[in-house]
Amino acid sequence: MTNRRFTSLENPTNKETYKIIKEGLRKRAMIIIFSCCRVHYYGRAKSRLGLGERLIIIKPDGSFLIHQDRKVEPVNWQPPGSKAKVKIEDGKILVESRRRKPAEKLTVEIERVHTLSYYLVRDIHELEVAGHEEDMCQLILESPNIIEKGFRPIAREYQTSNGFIDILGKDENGSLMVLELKSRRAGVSAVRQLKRYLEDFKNDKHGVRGVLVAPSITHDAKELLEAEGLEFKSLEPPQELKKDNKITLDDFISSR
Amino acid sequence: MTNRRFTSLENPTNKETYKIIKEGLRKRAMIIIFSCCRVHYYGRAKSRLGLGERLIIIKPDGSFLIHQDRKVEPVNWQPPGSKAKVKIEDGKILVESRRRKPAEKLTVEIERVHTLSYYLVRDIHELEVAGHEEDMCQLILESPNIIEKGFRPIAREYQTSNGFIDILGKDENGSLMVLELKSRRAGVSAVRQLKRYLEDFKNDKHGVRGVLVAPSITHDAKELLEAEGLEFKSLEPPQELKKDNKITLDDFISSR
DNA sequence: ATATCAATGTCGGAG
DNA sequence: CTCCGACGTTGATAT
Repeated sequence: MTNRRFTSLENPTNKETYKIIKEGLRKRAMIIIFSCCRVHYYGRAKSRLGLGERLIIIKPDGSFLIHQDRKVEPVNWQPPGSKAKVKIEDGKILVESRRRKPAEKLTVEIERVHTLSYYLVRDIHELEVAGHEEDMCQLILESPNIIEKGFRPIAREYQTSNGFIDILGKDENGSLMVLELKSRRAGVSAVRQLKRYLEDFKNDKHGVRGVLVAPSITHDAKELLEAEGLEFKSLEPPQELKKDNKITLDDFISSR
Repeated sequence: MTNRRFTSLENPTNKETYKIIKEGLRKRAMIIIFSCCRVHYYGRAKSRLGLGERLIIIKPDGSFLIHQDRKVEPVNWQPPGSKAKVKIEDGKILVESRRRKPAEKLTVEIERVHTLSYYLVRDIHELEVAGHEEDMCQLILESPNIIEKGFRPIAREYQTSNGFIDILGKDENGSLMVLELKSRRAGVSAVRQLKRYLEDFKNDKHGVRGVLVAPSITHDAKELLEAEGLEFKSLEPPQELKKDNKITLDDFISSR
């Protein structure tokens, strides 16, 4: 069946398959193929996938996905900007996708097509999402007292020799506080990260407090944290979708 | 059209859509819907996606994907093990997917279906892939001399207070060598990682060498590496697909 | 283009 | 089940 917005075929011949894929690529359509195929990849790694039925998706932006009947991740893929081509070789349909840098090539050897279609997609909306580390950061800058009474932020993304501190501030006694934020349960790696940031402040005369801020913490992480004399503050990332005007650090005096 | 392996419809009515999705879910088929829809998610985060045309995939293992016409990643999804349901509410098709722990819910409000199909998928093959850190490790254990003449591995995944060392060994003079492997271009974070592992060996009498093993290294990482007196050894991850019997460390004497 | 960091990361393996 | 680290991570942002 064919209309203005999409074209769809069942059990097409090789000739039809070739024609429709070619047409879909030329129109920069979203192409969907359900077929029995083999897949080969060579580039950053190398992979091979034997014969089986999979869903193939070629998007207008060059993204190329091959999905098996399990898992969220595609079994093979190419990123946006890749160039797809279709060929017939020895009476078999080959679909290839290449990327230049790094050089990568994905080849799908199609044995038999079950359904084939392409769509001229109308979709202008972007996802609006809340509940990230960034949202926690905003929340703390808006309401520093949720960390503790008297906490004052000084800097955000403060650079150290071991990376960027999420939030640097002072407690009510004037001691420096280094906050490391995680939007989900924090593990030992988060504690190690915090520990590294503190190395730059080892000689600070007023003393420095390291605080891991996350909704929860693993047992091992808690142990390491306490062994290192660091602190944990439980905080859930806020999940409000309305796009609020962001608070900048201009509101705070960067006085360190 | 309907046959034993798949069912496919174009521009179905709500009633047909409901029936086919229900049937596909019951048969644990892979369901593919191209439709104009809205999407809501609530769980580890919260998100909203306005009206637009997207590809919806429901897999037999419970994975649920919504793909826009761009990017490799789905715009919304649910992991394997989630439970999908279809409803009609106020004359509109709703498809929901829930997960228990953590509690997550994805809701798709379908405005209009363009194509709808489900497949009973036959696919037994797993991906065979080569070119990982693991393959480099195997290669080095098989042929230690590629690191340097006289290099002898002692332990793999050797535990320190700062995490696991990829390979620990000795050079021909008996000095300890700590190898940190990366299957791609190494950055400063890799150097910092190596640096941390060495802390446990600061007092070793024979001296310890830290070696970063990777196909290449970033400029900043090279500088930091040299400033710390560490070394770089260029090594490409092998990309051989044949499943070779793995070498275990039983072949080496753990004598440290 | 390169480097760095977060993610509803996902996934696999070990305890 | 939880915890931990790798990934052809991807995607976004700053340099």
